[in-house]
Amino acid sequence: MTTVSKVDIGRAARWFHAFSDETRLEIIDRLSAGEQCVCDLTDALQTGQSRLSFHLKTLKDAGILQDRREGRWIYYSLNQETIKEVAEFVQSLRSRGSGSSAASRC
Amino acid sequence: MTTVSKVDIGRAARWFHAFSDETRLEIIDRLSAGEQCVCDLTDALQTGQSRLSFHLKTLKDAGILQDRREGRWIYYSLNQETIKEVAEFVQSLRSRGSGSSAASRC
DNA sequence: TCAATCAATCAATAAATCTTGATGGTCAAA
DNA sequence: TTTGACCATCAAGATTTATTGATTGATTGA
Repeated sequence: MTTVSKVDIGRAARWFHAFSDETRLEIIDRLSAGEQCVCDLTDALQTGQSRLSFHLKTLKDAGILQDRREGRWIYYSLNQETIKEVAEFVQSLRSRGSGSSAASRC
Repeated sequence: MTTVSKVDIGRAARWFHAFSDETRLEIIDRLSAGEQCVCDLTDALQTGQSRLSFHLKTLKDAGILQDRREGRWIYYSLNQETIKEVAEFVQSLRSRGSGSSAASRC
């Protein structure tokens, strides 16, 4: 069985789309040190609030982030379960026949 | 030091953008079993030649694939060096402070 | 050389994504 | 209950990305 067929391909594409933007990678980087509220991230990334909210939603919809409310604030953090799946997906592409392949049919 | 600052953020974004499309994930999946020529992939993916060529270029430009010519055919394969870097990048996001974080400033 | 095959590139269009500013909703302190 | 803080959502426009069909370049065999 191939790597991709084990994981829903559309789901994987959404993971990677979530990772494909520099602003979102910065968010992920910040959150890899622990959860933060939106206002912290707004300060840290020096960006507009609606723009940040857009990227947080993108990450959350892809399952990369989770959030929780605490009073007035909403805290975001990495969803380690998904990060684990992404890591396993990429890892599974390694150390397979990188040499010659099946016979060409052309 | 954070994960992202160790890797050029724009480079990482390009990796993940390359991974963010279903057609490209299918290509990657095929190539994870070994190199193939474009015509094999065209057959396998049931797609137009220029469309496939576009996606192969996207993957190659991101460093995910490499190619070599052999006579009339061009063979593509995964660039294991890059795959390794991607795997390490994602892996480095795991098992870090996913609990409480720095004090909020809001 | 000529013709055919394989594959990249180009141009035009279509579609998806991102940014910005405005608006709305929830919560807590006054 | 009013006000302000925090954040999501919406609408409009700008930018990027993807698709399609046509063209071009390279290579091989006749």
